[in-house]
This record gives sequence, C-alpha cells and structure tokens, in this order.
Amino acid sequence: MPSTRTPHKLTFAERARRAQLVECAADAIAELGYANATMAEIARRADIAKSVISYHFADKNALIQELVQTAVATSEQFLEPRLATATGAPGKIRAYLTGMADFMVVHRSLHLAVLEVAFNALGPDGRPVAASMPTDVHGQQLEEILREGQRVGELRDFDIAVLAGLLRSAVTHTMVMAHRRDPDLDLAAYAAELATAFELATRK
Amino acid sequence: MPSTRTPHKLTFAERARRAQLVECAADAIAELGYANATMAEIARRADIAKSVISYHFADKNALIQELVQTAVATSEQFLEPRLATATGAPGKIRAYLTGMADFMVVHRSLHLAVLEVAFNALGPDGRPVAASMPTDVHGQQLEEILREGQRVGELRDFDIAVLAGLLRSAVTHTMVMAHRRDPDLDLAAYAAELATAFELATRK
Amino acid sequence: MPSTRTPHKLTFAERARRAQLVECAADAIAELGYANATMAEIARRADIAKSVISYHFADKNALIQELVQTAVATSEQFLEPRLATATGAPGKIRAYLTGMADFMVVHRSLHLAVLEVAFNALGPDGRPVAASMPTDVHGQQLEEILREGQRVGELRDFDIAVLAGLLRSAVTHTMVMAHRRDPDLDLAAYAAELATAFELATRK
Amino acid sequence: MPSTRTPHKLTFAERARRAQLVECAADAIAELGYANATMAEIARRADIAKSVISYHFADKNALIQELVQTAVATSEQFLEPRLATATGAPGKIRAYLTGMADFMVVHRSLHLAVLEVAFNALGPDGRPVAASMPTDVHGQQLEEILREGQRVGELRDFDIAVLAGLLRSAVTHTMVMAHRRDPDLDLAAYAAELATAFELATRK
DNA sequence: AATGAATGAGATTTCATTCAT
DNA sequence: AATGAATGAAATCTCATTCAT
Repeated sequence: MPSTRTPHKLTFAERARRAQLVECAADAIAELGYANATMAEIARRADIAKSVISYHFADKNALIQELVQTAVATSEQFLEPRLATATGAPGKIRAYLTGMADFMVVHRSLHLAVLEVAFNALGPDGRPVAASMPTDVHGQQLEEILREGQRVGELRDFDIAVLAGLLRSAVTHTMVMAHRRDPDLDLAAYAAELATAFELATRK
Repeated sequence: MPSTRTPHKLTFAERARRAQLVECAADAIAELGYANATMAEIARRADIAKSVISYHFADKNALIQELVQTAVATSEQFLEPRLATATGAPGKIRAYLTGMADFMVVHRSLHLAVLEVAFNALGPDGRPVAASMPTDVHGQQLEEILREGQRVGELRDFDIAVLAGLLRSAVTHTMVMAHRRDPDLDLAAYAAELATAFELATRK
Repeated sequence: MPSTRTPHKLTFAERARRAQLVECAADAIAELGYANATMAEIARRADIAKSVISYHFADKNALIQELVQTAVATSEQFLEPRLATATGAPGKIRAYLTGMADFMVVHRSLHLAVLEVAFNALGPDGRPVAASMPTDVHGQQLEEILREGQRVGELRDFDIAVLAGLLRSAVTHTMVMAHRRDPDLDLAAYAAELATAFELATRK
Repeated sequence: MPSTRTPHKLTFAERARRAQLVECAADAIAELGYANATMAEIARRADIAKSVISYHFADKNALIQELVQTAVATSEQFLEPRLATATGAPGKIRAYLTGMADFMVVHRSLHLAVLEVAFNALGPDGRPVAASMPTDVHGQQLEEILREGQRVGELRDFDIAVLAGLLRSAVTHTMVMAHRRDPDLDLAAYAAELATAFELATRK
C-alpha cells in the first residue's frame, strides 16, 4: 500500500509509476503553467485515473516534492563530472554555465517545472515557497568555487554573494527566459557568451 | 458602466478607485503570493465588497493587466531622468542598476507583484504569461544603450541580446531574490557591485 | 461577508438563511442519517446552490455546530418553564420526561439530528464526538434535581450519577427508539409510564 | 469463490479469516468510530491487503452484518446460562443487567461496535439501519420475562414495551456512555445499582 | 457607485470495489 | 487464497463572477 504513513521499500513497478507521474507533472507544469497543471491534467497525460496519483502519492504536495527532489538529484549528477573535470575557477564557472545549458536541453520540462514550482507552489503555511527553494540548489557550491578562486588569486576581490547570485540568475532566469522566447535558440553559444562575460567580470 | 467594451473617459473618482485597487492587488500579491491573492483578499484590503472590483474591472485579468501597465509606466518615469542624466554606456548601465534598486525600495510591492504575475498569471489563452511580459519592459531600451556603446567604441563586441538579458535578470531576479531573503539588505551597495561587474564584462 | 474570520453582527436576512440551513440539515440528518446528509442534499432541500452553504458557514463543521447549539438552546427554553413550575423532585422528574416527550414531537428532526451527530460527527481530532456532547446537555441539571430531592428527604439514597444517566437515556434513547419504530406512538403516555417507573425507583 | 451468491460450506481456514476480519472491524469501529473504520483501516489491523476482505465478504455491508450476527450470537450464549440460573422475574432482570455488564467488559469492542453500527450503518436502501437493529436483540426475551413476571404476580401492572425499552437502554446506552466516559468505572456496581432501581420500579 | 447574496465550475481527496496475476 | 494496482463515484471546499437592489 503506497502512500501510507510508514513508507516501505519501493518496488520496481512502483518506482517506474512514480517516475512516470513526476515526468507527466513536469511536462504539464512546463507546458501549461503551475496553475493549470491539475491532477486531472497530469492523470490525463499519464493515461490513468486521477486516483492513481493519490494511490502513489499522499497528496499533490508529495508529488511536487518528489519532482523537485528528482530535479535536484538529476542536475547534481549532471553537473558533477563536468565540474570535476574543469580546472581553475574560470574553468569551473564556464563548466557550470555550459553544463546547465546542456541540462536545460536534455531535461527541459524538469528545469522549467522547478522554476514554476519555486514561484507558485505553496509551502505548508500556505505561503509561496519561492526563494527558499532549490533555485538556490547550487548556491553553496558556486560560492565555494568563487571563494577558492579568490584565495588562489585567480579572481579579483568582489562580493561573493553578489556574483554567485548573478551566476545563478544567469541560469535560472536569463537562459530560461531566452530559451522560452525562442526554443530554437543555440543554448551552447548563449552559455559561451555568458561565460565570457563572467570571466571578464571576475578575473583579476 | 466602467467595465464595458467601449471605454469612456474615466472620472476622477473612478481613476482613484482603480488606483486603490491596483495598489491593494500589488500588496496582496507581493505579500501572499499570486495564488493567495484572491479577489476576496484584495477586496478585504481595500475594505470594499468583492463586487466593486467587478464593477471597475471587466475581470481579474483586466485588474492584473492594469497593475502591470502601472508598473511599467511608473518604472519608466522613475528611470527616465536618471538615464537621461547619465553619460556614456557604462554610466547608463550603472544608472539602470542603481535606479532599479531604488525603485525596488520605493515601489516594493509593485515590483514584486509584477514578478509574481509574470510567472503565475494566465494569458487569454489560459496559458501562463511568463516570458511575453514586461520582465522585458526595458529590453529594447537596454539593447539600444548597449548597441550605442558598441557603436561609439565604449563597449567590446559581445552579443547584445545576451548581455541585455543578463542585465534584466540582475534586476528582476538577482536583486529581487537577495532582497527577499534579506529585506534589510543594502540594495544600493548590491547594485553598485553589480554595476562594477557589468562594467568589467562589457568594457573594451 | 459571512463566514470570515472576524464575525460581524448578523443581519436579519442572514439569520433567516442560517436558520433555514440548520433546519434543512436537521431534516436531512434525521431522515437520511448523518452519512447521507451531504452538503448537496442539504442544499437540495433548501433549494439553493451548494456554495451558498459555504457562503454562510465556514465549513460543514460550523453548520453542524450551529445545529447543536440551536438544539441546546431550544430545548433549554422549552424545558425551563416546565421545570420551574413543577414542585418537588418527583414532580420535576415527571416534568423533565413529559417535557422532553413534547419537545421530541415539536422539534422532531432537531432532536433526532443531535442524536445522530453525537454518534457520527467527528471532532477536530477526527475521532467521534459521542459522549462529549449535549446528549449530556441536561446532565448537571438532572443531577442537581436528584441531589436536592435526597437532601429534603423526598428521594431514597441511590447513586445520583446512575439514576441521572438512566433518566437521560430514557429520553435520548428509549423514547427516541420507540418513536422511531412507531411514529404514531403516543409519546405523552409513554413519558407518563416512564415517569411512574422513575417515581417508584427513586421514592423513599 | 467465497463471496458469491450461492454460499458453499465454509472451510476451516475461511471461517478463521472471517472471524479475524470481524474482530478487526469491531476493534476499528469501537476505537475510531464507524466513519473512520474504513476497509483500509480494517485491513491494516489484520495485516492483509484490502482486497482480501472483498474476497471473503461480498461487500462492506456483508462484513458488518456478520459482525452484528456474531455479536448477537455471542451475547446470547453469554446470557443464556445466567438467565436460566436466575429465578423469578426480578432475578432474571438483575441477571440481565449484571450479565450484560460482564459482557461489555469481556467483549468490549464488539459491544461498542454494534452500537456504532446501529447508528451509522446504512441499510440496503441507503437509509440508516438504526431502530431496525439488534439494539433490540434481546427485546423479545426481555418482554417475555416481564410478561411472565406480571402473570405470576411478581411484577406490577406496567406497560411491558416501555419497561423493556428502558431496560435495553440501560444497557446499550446508560452503561455504555458511563463506561466510555470513565473506562475504569466499576461496571458491576453500576449494574447492581440499576438492578435495584428496576426492582423498585417493577415490583408489585 | 456600491453591496450582499447567490451561483456554478472545478480542484483535491477519500473510499469501496475490481481485476489480472 | 492472496496481492498490488487501478478505478470511478462522490464529497467538501474555493473562487471568480453575476444580479437585484
């Protein structure tokens, strides 16, 4: 019995269903916006009854939560090797930007959906979840990169919080918006251009 | 009948009422998030009956639209003298960033509300309004500034769309998020730091 | 705006509507049982849209609560003069039984509904409300009567809690069940027979 | 296929399963109230899948019906020797009250559950089952005892239906409610006090 | 110009029941 | 004999909108 209080180990079929539902939810949210991504719509896309979602997830919040967790885990797995390979702060910054550009192409709905969720979903208090969300997911990692760059003298002496924020925005906002306006946009070139700008803005 | 198809000249009292409603809507949205900013809540803040809103605006969309227009007009009036005074592309970029930082302090709810609207409101087709919105409000103006800067040789040869997009994000996302996380943040200093970064990123 | 957090003074029309809804709820519950007395059914009986109930009552619980309060207040007003008139403990016991028999005839649905509610409605914890309810509404009053009767030597020395409980049961259970089985039952005679039994059971 | 129209002889294992399910149902109902005693909850207590219940019982009603029949049969077996032993109408009345007090302790859930069922369960017509139920289970037996008592001159000339009803209520309502309010209550003493009251109320 | 009352569409969630394995 | 997954009906509640006054 899924969705009970005391969770059990998920079976293979269960994991598959949950993954499918998360994917349909992401598609629906990315395509129609959070407000229009009703359970009915998600169920329609999965070609199942509404109540199947309730069977697998305690409620809508739980589904959204899993969606966000999936996105976080996926993007981390996606970035990790690229950041590990890159050398030097400028290299890592460039890897972050181009890596996330790739991610946005490969996992388009997931990325857009998380963005929508961050702005629209309501927390337990009924207030929007917004800033407290994994928009900031790479925040600490980014700050660490910048700090190390300053320490070893690769980067000039700027306010780390500000530039880290701008880097995050470049991904979750600048690129997203540009991609939304023009889905055929060459994101790789876009990311490269951004990388150059950041290199100039941060180098010693 | 103010809310009919063929608009008439608005009386003074009507304009006052509409302005009040727009303000209450902005406060509600900024404070509670778009989803919680129901007509009932807006009416409660204006201390009037829900139906008064319907009397002055054809529907909720019309109210939101006016809110957005108000924000656009207000920010343009706010920026105009500052941009006119500033000389050179770097100066104008700095004026844009510091000007918008001021704007965010003076017209806090309005600015936050527009951001929420951009992500949450649904267009006439029932689809989210998002990218098609005045997030891009200063888009053309910004691009014009950058283009002129390149023409006269003040700025290096970057992709104008990319940098203009990053500039907009710096305002509508980076600063907003930082301000949300910490309302006591020194926005002027934040904007100055951003301006320096952009100066380095765009200078020849 | 009814059903808001900060309640206002109820207008005449509002009170009338609420009273009508309480009455329809009582009828529905008495006739169909608590489980079948859905908001849709209550609205149907009042010949209004379901949402009108939500307009006047915050939620179903609030409606039920008002129903119970109405029943308590009504039965108290109904009994008060009869108990005041009756002299001596035996007289007051008889007045209680015959009075409540009358009440059951005059306010049939209300009385049955409260009984159903006591057994079926769920408290805030989701547990049934049962014993904690105004089934016991006259409990203290009854015990007071019995105590006084023992003090002045009219009644023998029994356990007050037990006999008071039996008296309450005689009304909320014995008579109710008999009346349910046979709506044409002569309740006055039934109550008189019960009164005699209690007189014999309690006299010195 | 146990739950088909044409019942077959139940195997030992089947009878055991059905008994277990009835017991779990009784526990759930007594503890959580009828409305909260869902099939899922009952299955959880039996540590089996929901569908097992459907396998053994045609539907929920059938399960409840068996629960009631079990209660009736159990209480009859419980009372029979005590009533047979007791001599005279007053003795049998006392035996009924004290016997049922014992029963309530030994078969607590079963007794409470039947009471809940009587008020909450819906008959085949979708109407509550209430009065038509084995609340009245000992009705005829009780009336027979009273009738015989009057015939042989042990009891005064009261309305048999009324006193039998009051006797039943004393068990299914007065004692139950008292026991609910205070589970540590000395039921034997409570029953004895009731027996005395009935002796006085019915003796010649 | 404004109000209170009413509406109806739609969203989430619960639950008994079914079916293939 | 038992299970897990899926179903569909129904219930409560919310919200933008309308209408008579």
